[in-house]
Amino acid sequence: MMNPRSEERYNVRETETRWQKVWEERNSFHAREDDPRPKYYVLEMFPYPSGRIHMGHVRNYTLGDVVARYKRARGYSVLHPMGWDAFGLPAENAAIERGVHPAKWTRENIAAMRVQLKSMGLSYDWDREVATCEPEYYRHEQKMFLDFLKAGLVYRKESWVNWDPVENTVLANEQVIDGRGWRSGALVEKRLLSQWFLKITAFAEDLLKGLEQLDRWPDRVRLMQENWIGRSEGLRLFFDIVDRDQKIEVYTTRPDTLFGAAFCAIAANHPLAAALARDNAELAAFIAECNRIGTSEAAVETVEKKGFNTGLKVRNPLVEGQDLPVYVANFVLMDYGTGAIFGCPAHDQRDLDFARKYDLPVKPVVAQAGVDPTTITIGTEAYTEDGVMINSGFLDGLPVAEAKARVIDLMEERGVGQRAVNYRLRDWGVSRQRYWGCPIPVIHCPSCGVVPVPEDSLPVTLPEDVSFDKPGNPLAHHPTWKDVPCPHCGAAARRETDTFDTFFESSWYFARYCSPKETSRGFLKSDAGHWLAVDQYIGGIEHAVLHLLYSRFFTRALKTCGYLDVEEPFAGLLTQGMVCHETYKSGDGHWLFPTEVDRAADGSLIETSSGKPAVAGRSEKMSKSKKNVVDPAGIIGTYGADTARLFMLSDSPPERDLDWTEAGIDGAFRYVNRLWRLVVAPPLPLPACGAPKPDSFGPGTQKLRSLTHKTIVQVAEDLDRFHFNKAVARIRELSNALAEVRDEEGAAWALREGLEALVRLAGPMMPHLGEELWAELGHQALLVDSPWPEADQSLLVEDTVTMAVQVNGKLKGTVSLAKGADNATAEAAALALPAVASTLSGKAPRKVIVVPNRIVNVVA
RNA sequence: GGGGGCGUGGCGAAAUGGUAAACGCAAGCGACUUAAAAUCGCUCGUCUUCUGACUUACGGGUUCAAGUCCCGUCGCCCCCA
Repeated sequence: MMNPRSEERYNVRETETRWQKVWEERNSFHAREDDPRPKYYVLEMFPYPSGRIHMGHVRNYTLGDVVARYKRARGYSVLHPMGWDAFGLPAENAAIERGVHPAKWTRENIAAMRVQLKSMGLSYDWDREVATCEPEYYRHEQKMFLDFLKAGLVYRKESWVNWDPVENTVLANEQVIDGRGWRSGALVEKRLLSQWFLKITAFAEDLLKGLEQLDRWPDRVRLMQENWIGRSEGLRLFFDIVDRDQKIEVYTTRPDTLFGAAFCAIAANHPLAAALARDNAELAAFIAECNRIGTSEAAVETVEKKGFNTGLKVRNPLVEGQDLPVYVANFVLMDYGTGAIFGCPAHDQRDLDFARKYDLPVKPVVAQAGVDPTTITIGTEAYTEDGVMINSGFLDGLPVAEAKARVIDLMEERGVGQRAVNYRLRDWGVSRQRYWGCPIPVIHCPSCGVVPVPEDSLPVTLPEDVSFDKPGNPLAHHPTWKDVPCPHCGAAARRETDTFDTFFESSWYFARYCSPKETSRGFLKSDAGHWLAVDQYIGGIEHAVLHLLYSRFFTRALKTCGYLDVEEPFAGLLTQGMVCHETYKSGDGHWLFPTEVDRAADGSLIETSSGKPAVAGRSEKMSKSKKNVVDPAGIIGTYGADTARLFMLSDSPPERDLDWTEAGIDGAFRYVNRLWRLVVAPPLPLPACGAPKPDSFGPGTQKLRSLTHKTIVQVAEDLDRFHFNKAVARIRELSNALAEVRDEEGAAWALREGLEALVRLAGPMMPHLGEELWAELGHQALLVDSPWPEADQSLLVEDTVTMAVQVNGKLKGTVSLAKGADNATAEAAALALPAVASTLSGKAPRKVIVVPNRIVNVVA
């Protein structure tokens, strides 16, 4: 019999907007602090308001939304907020290029993106929306900064920066490409500038230790942070300068190699180098040359290693009578350790390269155990492995680790050195010579120095009337903004014109969401106490170090200042992979959008506009420059949000890269429609909603019910572990089985039972379709207000099991046995298999291994 | 250069040391249709004498049993340089 509705089509657009309206009207996703249920805070990294969402956002927010809706169904009081990381350079670029004010540009972008996000049907509590560029937000971080200042967590320091002489601004390391400004193309210089720093190094040890507790973070992110912090143990020691009453302090992690030392090297910015350069023009020129290299470690590392012999000598504190030459070297960094090193060429590649270049002695002092020291020669490769000491007097024969300890002890005894822990981590420079950022709330007074802006004068707001027609910082150009009286003495003073690094705003926004409307402070301690830590944070791996480390630091700093009681902001972290797409190029080599390419009848690619052949390149991260982008708005418009969401979840695990394909989205769309038809036009007429359960079921129906209940359990397990692709597979399996239902005793009831479970399991992934079908099944309550289905435990247990039978580990067949059958029964059944008997060819098995309910392995 | 990860059908992928390839995509055949789309059914790792044999980058090892653990080689990716 033909179901009368089987010819109908699912109206995606109408359905999705209708349910979005219902959720909004009912305020379905409003989070409340007085909700007695256990809290669950799920957060996706907030976007920069570029104006349009991209597929990376779609993936990120889909993952978060599934978690939020699933946890809601599991009975949690869920906080799921969204906002805007709204300060940053693109707004200023827009101002320069198009003459639109950054504030206007940003606010318009936010409005446009909010509409796009809402079309995805995301379960956000929009009442908690924040935009970091608004004074209502950034005023609080000005207060935090002043509190950090009081707590001694902020200081001002002259620091070397990458300076773009055309743009008149500081560049971040990643904005320096091949030694040139990324936008101006000008050669970048190093400049000494007064900058504000946050003392993240004060928490270096704690940030490192804290990683151990973050057991719901990916290992690789923890490892990356560990490497970034870069803790090392070593020795700080003094080298006396010959014929001068001066010493050089050196930090080393290899005190064991002192007997092999060949030289000392100091950084170009070392005070001693500067002093020597005063009456040495050649050295001054060399230092200037060093300063032209960028400030990043990578830049320093790739440059050719060069040194300048100062003519000074230092005494080796361990080797009586040995003097070492002192170089100024371009590879020694002033802000790592003490800005001075000693070089042992035999056991450090960089030192070896340097020694070969300047013809310095190379003496091996470590060798593999058991190797005759006299046979060792060092060529062009340093020996950096572990070993035992040689050519090192009293250290000879000791393993490296022991030698290190002995030397450190000795230096401490003699008072010329001490054991020291060093970190690669640098303090966080937060000053930016930019307009579109949070003003740093201090005033520079000629007589009082740096004076904090009094708290009752906060916020320091950005002036609206600025011009972007000349290079440099518009705040510094502004005719009047910076002129203020000193809060102390009343004399004419000047505002700080630098603004904060935009990582400042994103370091505490997760706390702001807890009290988004609070005006007296950034957030209430009680609200933060209720919601924090974030139970599940979801975002891109590209933030593995900076944003996540800054937030961890900021949380500790806020705790120090009494703002909150947690140390770790994010208890769980999921880092999603990139969304990739094939790339296309035209015959003459320029990139083509996927929409500009067609497939010809023979399957080859052609450029739609010209009909000329095009070539496909490998799949890469979607990027505007390679044009391999697909606009989510178009996809949602044609296929609907549920289809886009399903595709994001179904093919790849979340942490892996996902390939966007036309076929993939088509497949997801087909399933959305299939599921709709399965409920709207079911294969059997359904009993009424809430109809009583029949007393007995036919055998096929028993199996179907069993599958339904197993799927409930499995999908929950999969979602708990973020195995969304597996959850989708289970759901599809169940719908396949339900579509094949046979009419027999209790079948129609079991079909309804299965469909109701199916709709509820699919709800977090395809929420609009879920609501529609839930209503279609006759339910009055919304699906978002309905609990996760409960599995009937009695239907989960199997009474028979299929056991694999192997001979010598090779599969020969299977046997079906009662669950829990004893080993002797299983063995007998296995040996009775013809395939087993023939493989044994009459001989008795040497051994039989039985794993109950799983496998029998016969060893022949 | 250092650290980490990965390598399974034509493709995306599943698989607490215990029946490799679940689920899907693509492809092929068929049904329905005037036709196409949609939909539905069947086939779908390789070889094969149709009974099996082989198969998780490559080479070794541990184990009754290895995609999974260990060692080496090759290739790709990421992070730090």
